[in-house]
Parts: sequence; C-alpha cells; structure tokens
Amino acid sequence: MTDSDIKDGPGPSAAPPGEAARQPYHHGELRPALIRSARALLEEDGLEALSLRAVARRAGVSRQAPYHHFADKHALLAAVATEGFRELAATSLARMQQAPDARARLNASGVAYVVFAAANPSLFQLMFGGLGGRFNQDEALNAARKDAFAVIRAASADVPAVSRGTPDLSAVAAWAFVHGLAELLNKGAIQPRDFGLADAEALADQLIR
Amino acid sequence: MTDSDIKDGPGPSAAPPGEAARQPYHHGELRPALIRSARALLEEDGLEALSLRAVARRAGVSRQAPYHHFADKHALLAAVATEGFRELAATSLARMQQAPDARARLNASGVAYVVFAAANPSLFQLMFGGLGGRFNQDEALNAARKDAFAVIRAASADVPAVSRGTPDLSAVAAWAFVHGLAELLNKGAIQPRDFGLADAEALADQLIR
DNA sequence: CTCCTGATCTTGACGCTGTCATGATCATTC
DNA sequence: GAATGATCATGACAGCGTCAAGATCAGGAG
Repeated sequence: MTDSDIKDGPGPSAAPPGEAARQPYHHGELRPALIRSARALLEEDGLEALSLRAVARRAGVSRQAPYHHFADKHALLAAVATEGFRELAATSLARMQQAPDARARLNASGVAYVVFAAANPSLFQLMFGGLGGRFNQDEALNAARKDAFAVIRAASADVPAVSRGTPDLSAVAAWAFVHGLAELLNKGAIQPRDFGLADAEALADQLIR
Repeated sequence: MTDSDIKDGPGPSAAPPGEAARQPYHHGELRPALIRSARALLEEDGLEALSLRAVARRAGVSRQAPYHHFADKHALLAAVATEGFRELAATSLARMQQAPDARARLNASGVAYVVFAAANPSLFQLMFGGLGGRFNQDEALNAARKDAFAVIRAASADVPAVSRGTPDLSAVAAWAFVHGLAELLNKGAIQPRDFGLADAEALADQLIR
C-alpha cells in the first residue's frame, strides 16, 4: 500500500460527526459549506494546521471535490479571508454608529479593529498574509480589504484635528497603529495584563487617545 | 519503491552548489551552518516554502542531521527568529546614535524598525508568528524580543512629551504604530508609491511625526 | 421516453513534507 | 586499543497538495 489514503471521507451513507450528513451524491451548496468548514477548522486548530483535505473531510466530501469550486487551496483561503474583511468592516460600522461625534467614531473604529482581531485570531492572521506570496493576487480579496480600510479612512477624514496633514497619510497612520496593536496582541508579544488591564478591548480603549 | 527519498543530499564527497563542500563526516559547525542556510532559503523562497529538508540539503547534510542540534523544525525557526531580533535591536541602536536629541532618537528607532522589516520581509514575518502556536515557547526568543522592545521603550521614555501618560503605555503605542506600519508595508496592504513616496523608509519618515 | 452533455464528485497516483527508529561513523576518554 | 557518546545517514510512515482519469447525476434535445 503505497498511497490510497486509507479513508479520506466516510462512505456516501455514513454520518460524519462534523458538519454534513451528505445528500446522496451532489451536495448542492458545497462552496459555502467548504468556507464554513475552513473557518471552523481555522479557529479550532489554527492556520498552520489547516489542510484542504481536512476541510473536505469535515464537509463530508472527497479530498478532490473542493477543486470544482476553488482553483487551489489558496483560492479557498482567499475566499475565507474576503469574508473576514467584510465582517470586519461591518462590525466596525456597527460600533461606530453608537458613537456621539466624529472623534468618538474614529476611536470606535479602532477599538472594533482590535476587538475583531482578538475574537478571530487565526482568521485575522489569514487575512494579513497567511497566503504567502499570492496575497495580492485575488481581486475580491483586494476589494474587500480596500473597503475595510475605507471605513477607517472615512472616520479619520471626519476628525479635523487628525487629518491636518494629508488626509490619506493620517488615515494610514491610524490604520497602522490599530493594526500593529492587533498583531502584537494577537501574537502574544504584548499582553493586556502586563498593563493591569483585563482584555484587548480595555488596552485598545486606553491607548487610542 | 514506496519511499526512500531517491536523493536527499549528495554523497559525502560531492560538491553541492549551495553552501558547503562537506568535511569528511562530522561537520563541526553544523548548527550555525543550518541557521545560515535557513536564512538564505527564507529570503530566497519565503517562509511558506521553507522546509527542514531543504535546509539540510543546502547545508550538504542528511535530512535527519538537524535533529541533533534542534528539537524540531520549530526550534530551528525559533533560533533564526532570535537572531533576527538581535539584529533588529542592533541596527536600531546604530541608527539612534546618529540622532541629535531624544525626540530624533525615538523617531530613528521607529524608522529603523520599518526599514529592517522592509529589508528582511520573510525574516520579519517569521519573527512575528511564523511559528504558529509555539510562538512564546522558546526562552531565548522571548528574551531577544523583549530586548528589542526595550530599545523602543528606552527611546520613548526619554521623550517627555510622549511619555506624559504611563511610560510603558506610551512605549507600547510607539511599538504598535511602527509594527503595524511594517506589517502593512510588508504584506503589500499599503504601498509607498500610493502616497507619492519612493520607499518604505520615506513613508516611515513622513508618518513618524 | 431515450440519449447526450456538462457539472459534480470519487479514486489512484506522485512527489513532497516532518519525524520516528535504527544503523553507521567518528572523536575522545579510559 | 577498546569502549562510549556524539554526530551523521537511511529506511519507513502518515499526511499534505494536486494531476489524471473514472463514476455519477441533472437537465435539455430528439
């Protein structure tokens, strides 16, 4: 037995524990199901441990089935990352709507950024560079990332004291700051309790002033 | 032929193109040689493509030889990352020494951070989280990272206008800002030419004010 | 209805990976 | 000079991503 993988997925009539009691043959909604499986495995086992075969297994499908919906593993990951950017933009906007003035909105967008990263560490890692070189290759991904940044840019432009210089430069500065904070917290390089604070949100709230 | 790897390295008397015309059997300086090989491959092919077997091949040694000097692949990568943090701290200090006052020293340390990341993108990626979960496991790595941050902390503490609040919080803010800038540039999320600037150094210089 | 076509899913195979188990070689100490 | 521990090599294994080729199904044309 050189290869043959022993058992990659259950037979078409078994009930796998993970996600899907397979329909007879065609799945019907395999593409979104694969993205869901990937996200679940991502937060369970981390980005390094995420394999295309495991994603297919969890969706109750053969290891090659994903190739009918994604060009390769990176394309699947890019789709997951795209979804991540959309959610980031959405939660940022939601948080900003509860702020009284422009300054508070900018702060809220920053806190939202850090909170999102803390709540979805592996997804955040994937969103920024988890795909190695092919990071800027995917068009939908680029658009979603740009939209997410646009939220910060708009919030920054509304605060006169901040956007004194070139508005875009100010927005980039704000983005870089919250992004760096998110990354350092995410990787454990800094920890909220080292500063007597409970969680990432408290630290972000304290620093963004 | 199920396995047997065909040809992992040249025989003990061949001359591989890469790095080492092997001494007869014992290498003598294999540990640093492996770190050198890893760094070379890192910048040539990127972090994702770096395999322990390729590192061994380049050092002119069998695939199992590294295990006599490192517990596993992550331990090798941790050693490379540790070296990276030492160099980062060293180049930061070097740049700071050419600055006239405290404020300029802080700025210089920030520019040095971004320039280092731009000059060693894959190494920088490895230094921050390229090892997945085991990121905080290695003692030497933790110490080297702490030392690198200490450079920023010291520079920040010397600037009264900056360290008005809790000094450590101010230092973290400075770190987060330059780190985020380095990451965003590194991953291509922002590009200097989008702001009419030539390179990462120019952008960092512009923003750090 | 039958037949065909294209989409969807599966299985086989290949070379690559990290690493365990085991064997070979060497430098050093008794 | 023999023993021993450090160093290096080879065999083997399961898992990975993905190419190639076969099986199955749904829908429309005749």
